[in-house]
Amino acid sequence: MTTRDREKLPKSLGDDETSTGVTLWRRVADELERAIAAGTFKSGTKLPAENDIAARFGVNRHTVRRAIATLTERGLVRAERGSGTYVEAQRLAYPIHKRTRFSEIIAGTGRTVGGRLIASVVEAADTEIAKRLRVKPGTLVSRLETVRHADRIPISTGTAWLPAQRFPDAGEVYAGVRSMTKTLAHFGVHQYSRKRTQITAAMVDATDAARLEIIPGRPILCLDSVDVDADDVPVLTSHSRFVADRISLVVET
Amino acid sequence: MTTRDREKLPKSLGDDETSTGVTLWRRVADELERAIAAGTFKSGTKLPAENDIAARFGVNRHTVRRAIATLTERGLVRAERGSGTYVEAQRLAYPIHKRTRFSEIIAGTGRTVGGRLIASVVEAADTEIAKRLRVKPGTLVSRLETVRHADRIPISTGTAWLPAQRFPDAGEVYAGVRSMTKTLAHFGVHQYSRKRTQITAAMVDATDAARLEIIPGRPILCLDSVDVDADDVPVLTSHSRFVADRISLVVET
DNA sequence: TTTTATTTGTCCGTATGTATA
DNA sequence: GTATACATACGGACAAATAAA
Repeated sequence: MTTRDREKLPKSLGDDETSTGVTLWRRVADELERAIAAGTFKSGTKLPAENDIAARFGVNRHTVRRAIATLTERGLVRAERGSGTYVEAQRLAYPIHKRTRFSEIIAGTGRTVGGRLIASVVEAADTEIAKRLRVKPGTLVSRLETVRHADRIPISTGTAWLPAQRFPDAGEVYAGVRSMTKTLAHFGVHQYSRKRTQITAAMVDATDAARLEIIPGRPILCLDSVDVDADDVPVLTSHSRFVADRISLVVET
Repeated sequence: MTTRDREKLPKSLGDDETSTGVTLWRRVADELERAIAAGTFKSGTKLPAENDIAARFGVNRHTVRRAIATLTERGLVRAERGSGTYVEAQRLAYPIHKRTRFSEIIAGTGRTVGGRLIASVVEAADTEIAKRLRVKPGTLVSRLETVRHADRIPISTGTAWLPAQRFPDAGEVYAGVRSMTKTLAHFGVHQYSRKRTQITAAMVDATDAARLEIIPGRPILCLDSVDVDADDVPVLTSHSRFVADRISLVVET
């Protein structure tokens, strides 16, 4: 650790006044967290070595390890044996409410939204999709396979189904506008809202791992949703898989 | 497969009238799904062997495999090589709303609720917990480590924090009543509601895997929540880890 | 403990209909 | 119209894992 690196960390562990009764390792953890939150250690970069942090704070290396363990638990950092401890990218907060719109959420954080249509087909609805869209099984639906990015980083891949009769060539339209909101607007649906979201977690399969640019076996968040128009008629149902490491869903109630 | 087993499956794959344009494997998948939904094949039991299903429907074994693949994808069944294809237990629907109560949700499905206190300590709140409970960092809080069951099957393990001053000996109380709702009621809080829930997914660690009786590496759903009393004062915050295979979170909006 | 039968998983190939270039 | 690619469906063979004898 260079002198310059050490300078990045605060000079003390908070005076006794404000930290009474707080264990040493927790104070170290708080300082490290504050440094990460303040951008002193940016995401993707390495923390100083445990020994160096220990020396900086005048504590034992084990105290630092205990502190880092809590940060690891909370997903703030990721330790790699023999390499170092890396600051994880902050998880994107993804609110779930009536007006859940991917593009708006990403754009709202100042990130660049990206979307790509992988494939689109018109097929007969199976029982599950038919039930969600409140149509007869076998009714023709457009199925759209997409990947969505924030700042060029894949956030989710998903499958969306729309009734083909009401939304003919939905795939072609989406390919052009690259947004579900705009696709629906193209067909005159300017108002739609989230009816229901079902959330499960699973391990990513090979196909999704490739699309999301993550290694197979990582956890994903699966969101099954139904959106309805102003008359409460289902217009869209989807099965999206989010990279668990990159987002956190937030439900305000 | 006995004759009796074969009798369980429907005699035909649906007449051409209703199945026009639907591929064969999808019709097989729909029939199997219907049989599972109807309780013909109960959760935990084996499906007939692929060859037997094929014979029953008069299709090739590969067609049956294609059908089963979609059921596997959707988590309805789980294939074990050399053994058979098992019907998965239906995921417990866990609704997230203002009045989210574990015991009520489980009891509402006719299951037996179980809870166990693993440990409880009084400690100083770190910055994160202090922020959630809207108290000063270092304020004493009770931390409760619990495991909760439905029909003796572990559903979630979690850590809950309550302000120690307002809820003295919360651990002892919880150990007796085995319910967070009853613990709060014991201190006069008869009305509380969910303010915010943050959902992430991760892989289970060794400690939680043991508590939840699952193999390490399986995905878990992490819920970080804050509950407030009638005056909007935080009374409880928790970090729960749910077995992803056993539940699905449902958000109605 | 060893053997045998059962069952899923993976490969080979063939044929057919459909959409695309 | 022709060629190509793709999904569907069928048939067979064997490997690998499991369960029962």
